[in-house]
Amino acid sequence: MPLQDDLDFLSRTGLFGGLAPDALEVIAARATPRLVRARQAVFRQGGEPTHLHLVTKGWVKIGHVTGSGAPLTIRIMEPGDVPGCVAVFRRTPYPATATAIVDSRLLTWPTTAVGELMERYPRISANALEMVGGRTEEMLHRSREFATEPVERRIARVLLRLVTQAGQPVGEGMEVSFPLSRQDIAEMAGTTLHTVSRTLRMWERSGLVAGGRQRVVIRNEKGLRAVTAGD
Amino acid sequence: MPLQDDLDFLSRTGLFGGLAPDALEVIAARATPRLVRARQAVFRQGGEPTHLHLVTKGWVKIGHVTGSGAPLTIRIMEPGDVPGCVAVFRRTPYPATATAIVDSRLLTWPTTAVGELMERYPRISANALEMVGGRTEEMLHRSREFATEPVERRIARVLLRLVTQAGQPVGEGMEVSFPLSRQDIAEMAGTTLHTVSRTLRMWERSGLVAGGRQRVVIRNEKGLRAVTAGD
DNA sequence: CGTCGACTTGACTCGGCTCAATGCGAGTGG
DNA sequence: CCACTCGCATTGAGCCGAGTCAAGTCGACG
Repeated sequence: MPLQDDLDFLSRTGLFGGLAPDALEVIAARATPRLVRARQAVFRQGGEPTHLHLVTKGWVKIGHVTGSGAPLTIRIMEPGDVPGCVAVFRRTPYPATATAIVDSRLLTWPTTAVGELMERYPRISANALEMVGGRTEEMLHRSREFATEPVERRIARVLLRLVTQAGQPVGEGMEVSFPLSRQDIAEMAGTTLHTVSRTLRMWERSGLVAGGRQRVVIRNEKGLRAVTAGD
Repeated sequence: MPLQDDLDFLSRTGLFGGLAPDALEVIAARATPRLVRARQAVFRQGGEPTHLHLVTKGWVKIGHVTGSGAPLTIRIMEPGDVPGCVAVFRRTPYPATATAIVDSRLLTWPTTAVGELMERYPRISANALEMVGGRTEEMLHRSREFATEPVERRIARVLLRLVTQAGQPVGEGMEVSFPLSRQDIAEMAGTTLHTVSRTLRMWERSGLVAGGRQRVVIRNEKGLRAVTAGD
């Protein structure tokens, strides 16, 4: 018997939003909870999508590695997000690896069940299309950034995205609420940890950010936005 | 009364594949043909998606311009493709401008009709999800290329994509079958026409490609593939 | 025959990567 | 509680890929 809180949570996700309470109950009844420890994989690039995953607690990093080694972090998934959903809908191998950043909780549905639910509740299909479409536009903007913007601006964008998505107020600014190394930032911005370190130090001196070991605090969001726009 | 040829064409597209003949007739009956001259826009970035467009003949370039000016060509659409479909499904402004490369023919459906058709024939929804999902993965790979690969390799990829999509045999190689300037290639590879020119000349000397004014012939596809793999 | 747009090429510059050394904080085991 | 170790971070030196600037050349078309 699913709890009311769980149903409320589902109804606020992009995938199951707008569904009737009885539909949510059917959906919740078929879900299996799963706990993933920090730094453990939820699924791996190239693997077959046997289950749909919904993050309910924690943070999950989506990372892609190329044949030639260079890793790239595509995005961070937060509660309500559905990592790997495109692969599940299309029944193609996962294009990336999902790793829990901190101990995280997920709900999972077998791929077959997802197909059935989508047929039974067309609203899920519509939501899925909306969601995947959003993902497409996001990736389009990301490509454009990589293709045309200098490193500094890309780093600023990464920080702003992170703080918007996972910022919590602290002292005199907003802190990214999960451990985040220079290397992590580099993989999101498509650069090296050296360049990230140099850039962050520079910004630290000018009061834009503060930091520490696996910590980043944005002290002047407006200033960072100015960097994004091109000084 | 739609012609049988038209219905056959529709049934071979990604969006309307797998639909019953009577469904295709209904769909075809609601379409309006449209002719777009070379270098004219099909739709513009930022515009509201009033119609769904399906290319039936010709080639359509999807290009995105950023606030800071740098243009980026996302892809070339061929007959059967549905430029701007993501925007139409989500009813959000077009994220890019579509321009006919040569005189082209399209079929168009009002956005409202698309919604009705999708409700009436759920297979269209499923196809749309499949299609948009494919677009997402494509953009993901594109980002990765821009983020991690050197220019030379990106140019090679652009040429290989183009010749696979629109190559026709000619003399001793495959030629891209529409006019394609160095500038166009640069916008697809995220670089400048100077670098493209230099690179192509180098490859011309080593027999990989041949070219001319707005023409590119791939003479040694295997050699180009070696470039994409990293020499 | 002049003009214009596409292409080629050289010279120079510089952002950002590589290589290499060092600093620093947090666990861990004795 | 201290010494050791290990992973993260900082910083300098040097280099190179690729962009910018600046002339040209070539071919098409009016």
